[in-house]
Amino acid sequence: MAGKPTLVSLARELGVSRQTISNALNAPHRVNVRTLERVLPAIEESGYRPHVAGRQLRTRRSRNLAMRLFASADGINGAILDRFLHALTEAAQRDGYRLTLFTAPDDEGEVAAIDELLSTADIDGFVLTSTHHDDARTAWLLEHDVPFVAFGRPWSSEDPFEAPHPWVDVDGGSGTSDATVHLLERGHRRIGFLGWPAGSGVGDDRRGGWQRALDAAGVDPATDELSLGVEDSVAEGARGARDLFARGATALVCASDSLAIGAVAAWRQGTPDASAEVPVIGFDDTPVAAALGLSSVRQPIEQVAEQTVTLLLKRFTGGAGGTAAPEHVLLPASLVLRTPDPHLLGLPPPGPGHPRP
Amino acid sequence: MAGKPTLVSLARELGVSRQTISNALNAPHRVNVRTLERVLPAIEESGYRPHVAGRQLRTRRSRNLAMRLFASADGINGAILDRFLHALTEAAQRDGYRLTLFTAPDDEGEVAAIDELLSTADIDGFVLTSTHHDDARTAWLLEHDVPFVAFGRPWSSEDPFEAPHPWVDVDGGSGTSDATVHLLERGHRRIGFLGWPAGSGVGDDRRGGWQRALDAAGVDPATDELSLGVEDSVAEGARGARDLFARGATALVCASDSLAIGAVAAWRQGTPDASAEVPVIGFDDTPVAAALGLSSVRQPIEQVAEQTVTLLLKRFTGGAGGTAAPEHVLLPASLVLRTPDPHLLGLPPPGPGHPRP
DNA sequence: CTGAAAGCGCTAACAG
DNA sequence: CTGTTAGCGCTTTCAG
Repeated sequence: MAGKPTLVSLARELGVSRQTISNALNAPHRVNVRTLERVLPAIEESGYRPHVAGRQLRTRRSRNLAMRLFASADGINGAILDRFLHALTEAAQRDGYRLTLFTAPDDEGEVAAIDELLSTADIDGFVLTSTHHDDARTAWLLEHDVPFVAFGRPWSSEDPFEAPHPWVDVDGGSGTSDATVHLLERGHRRIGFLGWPAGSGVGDDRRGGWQRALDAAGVDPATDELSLGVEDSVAEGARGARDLFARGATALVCASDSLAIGAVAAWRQGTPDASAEVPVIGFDDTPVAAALGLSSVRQPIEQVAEQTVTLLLKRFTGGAGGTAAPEHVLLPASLVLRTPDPHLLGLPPPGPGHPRP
Repeated sequence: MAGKPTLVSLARELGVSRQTISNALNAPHRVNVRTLERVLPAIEESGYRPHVAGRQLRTRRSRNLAMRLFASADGINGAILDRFLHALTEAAQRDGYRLTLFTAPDDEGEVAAIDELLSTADIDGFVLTSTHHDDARTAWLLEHDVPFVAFGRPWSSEDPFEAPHPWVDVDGGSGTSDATVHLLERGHRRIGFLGWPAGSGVGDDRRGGWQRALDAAGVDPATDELSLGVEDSVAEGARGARDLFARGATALVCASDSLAIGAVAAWRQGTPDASAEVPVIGFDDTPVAAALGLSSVRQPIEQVAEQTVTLLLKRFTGGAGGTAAPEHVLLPASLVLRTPDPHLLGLPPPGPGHPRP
């Protein structure tokens, strides 16, 4: 019990070769069952744990995944990366992997960081987030045959399901479609979409769902008139929503909770009836939405994280050169309906009044 | 240029011993200046990067820090850990360290995880977050002589500045004190405090600041009457605030933005005048507060992260057995004043009205 | 100030 | 099925 047991010390103690111990742990099928039965409990009891550096030096694998941590942007929508990170850490840990974080100022910096991590730290695989059109990162990673899984489709691909690398994503379009259908069922016909400027894969996807739902219902989306792309902020959301309401929209589907919060404010401004249903649906189901009672489309982030790790591990075992076909997972979003407390985001009925200073 | 250069291959190429290269990188002062001038650029150019596993195996140090990632709680206040994580990763990276994440169900699990990381992965130091009364983690870490820095004071210590381990924290009490002084200057006299149940170090600290400011101004805090502890949620905040307003409070200092958002709603309920100043101040300056125009106390999280890394590195170099006195850093919080857009969190002037479906 | 030798803990390859 | 041998890349120790 003196100090950390190591392979040799343990082997000596048990009267077997160090190799047998290594095998018992890494390739049990190669060891005599009787030996195994004797050795495994002893290993357990001794508290022996293989040292990663030795293993890594030999195998060139670190049992480490890595991911770039983006600055949490506006933080409202950034909250989703928080959930992802936690779920990812947990999923990796379950499979005996650890998660290493790094930062980079831009995609180029990310590639440089990955390059360094690969050659110095034997990181086994990378998780890419915030994929976008013409993403230079995926090209580099593919070219260098680096195992990775993207959270986000390759937006520039003709057919993402034919993409040469594995990815996991959430079907945002189905989410906005569900949201639109819900508003249709509530009797709305002039339903607007408040999103971001065209060109972002994620944003266009979400707008597409809205449009499809209206088309399917035989309602003219009036795409040019009732859809607007603005910067992702509460203030811009309010401004844009006022615009859309002025054009006759009676309800709005939004590409983010930030926009939706602004939209609710704009709507309240024109509809001071506190008991009226709020015809605005956000996206991401951030904590803010929950706090304010805003309906929102929820991404199954925990599942995304699990699938990401699963695909990554599959890549490790499934042939060195990526011979196995890459897998692509598109998960459905779900609509979370809420009834806002009228006092939280809007106009309350005149009350007794509070004392003033 | 074939494959990754290694110490030997590089040394052969440059006609020096591998040792000279190692020295040039790790102990430049031990190498002849002329040799250095010749060798360093060549190293640079070759793209050689020392491999961590080899170094780690030899030195028993991994240049890795680790931190437990908590589930992001309610996510509103959890947003602050997001900022911390990013800043920490960046600070560590600047000093050549990487950050490894892990999860644990509770403090006991965290200790077990740390124990394993220490013996298998040579993690050089740990960051503890969410410290609380009678924190068993610090005791264990001290006992095992593990380098760590806590984000958060040891709340059970008589005098935290005499604590046997380094910590970095934010002076929340000074923040709530500033907030209270601000409200006093606006003419309020019956200023309430809406916080959490007594017993949490952080919460009690924030309440203390409020009380001190009122004492200093010669105003009776009416502690029992105008201070309330509730669960940290928007709904509970609204309920608690209604209670405090009913007891005659004209303004509120809150222990979190969640509570403050609820409080604003409650206040609007009794004061439908949109032009009235909102006499509620939150804590943490979360993205939600910014989005809604809520005044809030801001923690200098980026500085906390930097100091945390600094103290940790100091611990590595400053004598093995912790001979140097541990350092304690208390950073001031700052008050962020905002004028809320009345349409965002409250009652707008009756407008033209929007079309209905 | 520079070079040679040794070995950290582990597993892949091969011989018994 | 088991044991021996070798070596991953690095730094520390010790001799020149």
